[in-house]
Amino acid sequence: MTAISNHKSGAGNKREQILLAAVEQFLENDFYKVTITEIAKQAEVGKGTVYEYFSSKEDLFKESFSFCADAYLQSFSKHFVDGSSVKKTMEDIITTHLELIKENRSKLNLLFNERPLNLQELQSWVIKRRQELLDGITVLIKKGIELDEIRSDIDVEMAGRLFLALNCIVVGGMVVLDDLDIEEKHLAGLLDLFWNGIGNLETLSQSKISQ
Amino acid sequence: MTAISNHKSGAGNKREQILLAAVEQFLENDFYKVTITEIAKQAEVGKGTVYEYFSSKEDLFKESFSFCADAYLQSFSKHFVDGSSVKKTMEDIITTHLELIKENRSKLNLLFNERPLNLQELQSWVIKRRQELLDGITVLIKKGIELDEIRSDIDVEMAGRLFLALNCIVVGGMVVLDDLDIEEKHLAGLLDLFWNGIGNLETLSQSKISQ
Amino acid sequence: MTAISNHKSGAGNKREQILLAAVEQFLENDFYKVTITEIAKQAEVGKGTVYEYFSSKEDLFKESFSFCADAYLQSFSKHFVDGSSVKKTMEDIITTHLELIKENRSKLNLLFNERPLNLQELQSWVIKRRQELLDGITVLIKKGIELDEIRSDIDVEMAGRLFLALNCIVVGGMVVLDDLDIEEKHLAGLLDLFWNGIGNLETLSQSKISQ
Amino acid sequence: MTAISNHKSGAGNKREQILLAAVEQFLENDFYKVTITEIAKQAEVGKGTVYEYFSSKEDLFKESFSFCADAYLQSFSKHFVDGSSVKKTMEDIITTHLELIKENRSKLNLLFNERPLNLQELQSWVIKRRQELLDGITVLIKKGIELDEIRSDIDVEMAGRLFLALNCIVVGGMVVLDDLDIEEKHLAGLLDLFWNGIGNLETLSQSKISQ
DNA sequence: AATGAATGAGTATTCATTCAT
DNA sequence: AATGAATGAATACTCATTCAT
Repeated sequence: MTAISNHKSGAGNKREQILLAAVEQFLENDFYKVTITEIAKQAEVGKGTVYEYFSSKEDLFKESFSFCADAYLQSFSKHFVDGSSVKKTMEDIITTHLELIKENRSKLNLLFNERPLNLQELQSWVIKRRQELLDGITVLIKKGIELDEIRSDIDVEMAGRLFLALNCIVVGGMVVLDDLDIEEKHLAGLLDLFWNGIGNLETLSQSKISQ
Repeated sequence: MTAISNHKSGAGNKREQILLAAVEQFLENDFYKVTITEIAKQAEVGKGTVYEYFSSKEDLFKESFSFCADAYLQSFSKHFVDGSSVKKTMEDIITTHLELIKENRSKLNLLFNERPLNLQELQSWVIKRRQELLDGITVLIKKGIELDEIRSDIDVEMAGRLFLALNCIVVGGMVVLDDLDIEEKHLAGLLDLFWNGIGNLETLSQSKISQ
Repeated sequence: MTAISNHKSGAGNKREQILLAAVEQFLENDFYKVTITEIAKQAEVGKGTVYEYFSSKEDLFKESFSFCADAYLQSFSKHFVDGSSVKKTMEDIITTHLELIKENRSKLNLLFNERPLNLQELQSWVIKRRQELLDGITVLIKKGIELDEIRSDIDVEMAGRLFLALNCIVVGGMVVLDDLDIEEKHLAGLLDLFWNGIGNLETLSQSKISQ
Repeated sequence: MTAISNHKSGAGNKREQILLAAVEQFLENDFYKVTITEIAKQAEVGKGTVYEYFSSKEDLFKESFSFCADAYLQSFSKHFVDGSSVKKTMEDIITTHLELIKENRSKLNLLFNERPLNLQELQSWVIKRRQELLDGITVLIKKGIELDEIRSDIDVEMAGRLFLALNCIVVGGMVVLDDLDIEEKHLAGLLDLFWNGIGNLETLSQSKISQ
């Protein structure tokens, strides 16, 4: 490897170093608490170097978010492959969630819980990326309906959102509270609720009628 | 009204002006983006006046949060009264939610979506207040179980969280996305999902077995 | 006493209350640390009332300083009366100093150690008042010379200053350090030094020649 | 000088510019009156640059104080060298004082006259540094006693303080007043007083007896 | 005369970003 | 390409002073 290509791969390295450092920071603290100086220090590069690869702090945030979103969507998509049931797929997704969290403190937190900063354009950009997640879920649910696994009379949009909310609950127990150390048994319970609802089966028929 | 009481209510007015301005600001922007200067300007008082009534920005945030929490819990508690079914109560709660949102741009957003700031004490304070919400729901769910409206084999904690997540979805459609203009029909769909689950009744028995 | 005269004497009281509170505050903290709010609170009057009697914080400082200076000069002048020796007078002055300090935490600290604030006019005013102290001492020293108690070949101005410096040393041990708990034995030693000098008597003649 | 060393000295320059500006400011005004903005302006650097080199205003004050203290102690220590008499040494010290003052508006003022701010830690820090000065003097006086130049029955601590007070008097004539333009003849007079005391030789013996 | 609610000028400090080397 | 010294805009908070009552 020549000095130049070495240099280039070094450059590639730098970008990655910075991005990984940024991701780590944005996962711990919110946008305003994170400083470029700290990211540079952790990435072991100069402060100016950060701007060599990212045009602004906002840009760096976006890229960090994307990095997490891609990682998530990827692990998400692998559950689509075979002919397994939709319920199983959802179970897998949510389980993978929990595993991701436990493994590497979860890149997911950023995806779901960072309040869309209203830095103008940044906000809508975050929402757009999140919509991608929702779209993926919607496809899955529609497939479930086709396969008769899922009731055909549901509000697909809402079901998708509810599923994402499920994941939010898993991710650090946030949404409303914080830090719930979600255990496996809770996971199963949550999915059961999502799948079967909260209602008592015996009184179900009446309920449906009353609606 | 006498001059004195007039004076008093005038003083109360300033405090209220500031608080309402703060609530409005904190609903739009996150903690760091909100400035005392802007709050003062919107409240049409001097910057110093803000500190006459609130000891710090954090304090003002807390009070804003409490203001919303109280408003919410109040409208929430009124649904507990009579002997109506739990399902109906939940329906009412979620409907009230939507109404609150539509009426006054929702004080609720703050309650559910402000990411607990990592300002040490403030963070745990927010979480504590949120726990109050969850406790209220848990009580409701337990009552539902007693009345045989709700299945007795569910994870109560998770069910409570899921219900709050439901509300989050309603509140501005946030949680994951943003700004969904939730309509009434969506509401009914969401509650239906919560109550009856997503699963197809016909395949339900098998699912339960497979679990 | 009528209600009116009562009111008037009440007003006089107010002024005094404020002044005494101010003196106490200025003795503890320096000019910038002292707040009108605190003075008003301690004087048990409204904030606005302070401005009824004193035109500004500077003015209040001046009056506080004057109050202390007058008290000091008065206790100082009482030592001039009889035909006692100048040395005895100085001893008395310095002893009185110490007593004043011990009694009421000394109004003297303010007189000697408050760095003349360079609030323009205030500065020169403080210096002027201090000059009065020096003038008093100078008179005393000249009297000592007349009475042959004090050498006639000394620099009177400097001797006066040195004597005031002595008192500074006593006042809280300040000047250079802080908080020396000056005891009586130190006092005697200090005066001895002032009166007899540091030089060894045996070598004194040579020293004088070498000069 | 290479580009690099040039750069380094350039960097050093900024720090020095700021420090010198700070010293100048702190000599004129007390801690609270001095503003970072003004220091930056005078040093011809940006406000942020000040914080590049000094962590806080307090830190900058400390460094300014230390700068003066070091300069003083250095010029002070050079008088200790040879076997010259203690009296001569003291004469030199006080003369050097005066020269320092005349030369560069005296960094000494800060050392002796800045009232120890009651900023908690800063206060005790200033006192500690001042104690160093006193210790130096005490050593000198003890040496004088050994050499029989100084009376062995004096209060060494007080003598040290008195000598420092002497210097205070010289430094801008402060202690009590301000701005005395001390001339050389005054200097000699002051030292004479310190060495020989104020007392009349003829009445000295009686005085000693009466004590 | 007495009050204290209201005010805004003033200040230390942080941090994203730039640019000369 | 890589750096980090330099910068200044931005912000929470304090407090002397005013003025309507």
